[in-house]
Amino acid sequence: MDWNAASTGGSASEANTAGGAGRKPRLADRLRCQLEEEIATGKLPGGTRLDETGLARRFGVSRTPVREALSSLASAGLVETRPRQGAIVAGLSLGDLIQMFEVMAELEALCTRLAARRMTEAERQRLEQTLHACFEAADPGRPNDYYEANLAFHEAIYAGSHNPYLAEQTRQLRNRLQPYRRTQLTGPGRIETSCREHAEIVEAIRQADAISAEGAMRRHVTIQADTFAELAARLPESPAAVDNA
Amino acid sequence: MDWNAASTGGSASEANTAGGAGRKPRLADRLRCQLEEEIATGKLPGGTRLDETGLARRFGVSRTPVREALSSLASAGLVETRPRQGAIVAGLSLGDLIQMFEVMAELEALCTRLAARRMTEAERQRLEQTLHACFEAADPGRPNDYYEANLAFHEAIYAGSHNPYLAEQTRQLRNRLQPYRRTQLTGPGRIETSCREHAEIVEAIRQADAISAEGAMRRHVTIQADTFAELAARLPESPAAVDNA
DNA sequence: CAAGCGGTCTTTGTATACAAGTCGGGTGTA
DNA sequence: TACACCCGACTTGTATACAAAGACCGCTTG
Repeated sequence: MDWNAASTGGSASEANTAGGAGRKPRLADRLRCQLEEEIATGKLPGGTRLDETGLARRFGVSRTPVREALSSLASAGLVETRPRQGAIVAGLSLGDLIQMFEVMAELEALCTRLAARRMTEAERQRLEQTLHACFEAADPGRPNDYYEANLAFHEAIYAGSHNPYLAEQTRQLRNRLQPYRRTQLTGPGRIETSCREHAEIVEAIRQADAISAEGAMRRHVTIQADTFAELAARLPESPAAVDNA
Repeated sequence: MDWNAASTGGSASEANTAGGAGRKPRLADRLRCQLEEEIATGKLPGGTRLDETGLARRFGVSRTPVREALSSLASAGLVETRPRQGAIVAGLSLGDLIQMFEVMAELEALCTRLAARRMTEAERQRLEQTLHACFEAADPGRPNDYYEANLAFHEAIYAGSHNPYLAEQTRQLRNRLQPYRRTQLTGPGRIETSCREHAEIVEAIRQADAISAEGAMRRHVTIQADTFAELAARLPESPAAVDNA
């Protein structure tokens, strides 16, 4: 894992905490990254109590950096803290998730619209590359590979929007929703559908048809959200659970 | 000032830090609110160095809560921290601001589109009220009154979107851009124009014409951004300055 | 006179100590 | 037996102490 990367909380201009590569990172940043990952992965499901002393013991540091990490996570909305009552991993209700997916779809759509208008030739080529990679990784047996290829595809579009702030916001939300998206690619034929949708988006971008591209992307993400909602609706549990597998 | 309100960093469901009213807030939260306001107001212009010891002395507390406040502000992107070099108020370049305004316009437009489809009758009436208030406060002599009315108008639309997460994100960005927007209402005839644009938006919502409403709002915000960009372009300074008046 | 260098000095990062509030269990009483 | 109150342990919030890493300044030297 890359300790230096401040995966969330990015500023408008660039990463705010944790300076350039090669620098010795702060303990607090390392802890934040670690906890972030464990929350995103679902290792720490919503509602888990995060005990400062316990975490300090577990990581072999004092409470001070732990507190800073938790504070940072609270600002990002990944954990909720009640004064004098400690922090718990933020459990997103089904309603919360639907709202967030709705915003996600719009942000991605916006990125795509801007990308269709602003992408350079080099960026277009890069996008086509990622599309090919998606098709090549479209093997239901190795969903992780497709997950990576899919990520690269969307990243290429973020870059094409030529709006780093927008890109960072979208990335952050995407990261936050990650544990609730992973399961969807396991659906039968979902990967092939995803690939076709990607191709449709690229085709629209190729023709510089911003409106079509935007619509295609919105549908692409919305379909995922619907798939998720359908999946989640079967679970009676209120705070949407993630699979800890 | 309301110490309990966590004006930024709101979670999906509700405010994350600082529990319900009546509870004794933490020093760190108070400090964060205070610094937030001073940054938003422009009292602390971009690039200002935030010395932990100095702030601790100034507020009469120890460095610990100051550090937490700064950490939280860093997560929100209001300050940048470089390891071992402390925190400075994030100075937004003109490019950063343009990007953020672009996203702002789209978020507001999205709120409006959703509001046009989802507003209840009561919410529509509330919106009309805020519109009237805007017209009544349209006095160039008291720009603050119009500022408040304008805020209420937009808040009414946020509420109408029925997507609290989206509302919170929009609010946060709005807050962040606040110091760069205040100056615009001083332009000649700007308030009247703003009112007319508001009326146009309300009319579209009244007719449940989501597309028109979205477009009207996007134009409304984009015009402000353009006004700002024009204004800022005259200042040769690179890190966009705010008026400390 | 300018550039490189070393020392000091401030400032941040981390650890520890202390205070204050909250939660739970136990006990007493109606 | 059930409820209320009290006490204690544990947790968080805050303050202080210590260590290390840049920054600044003066000195030396080419």
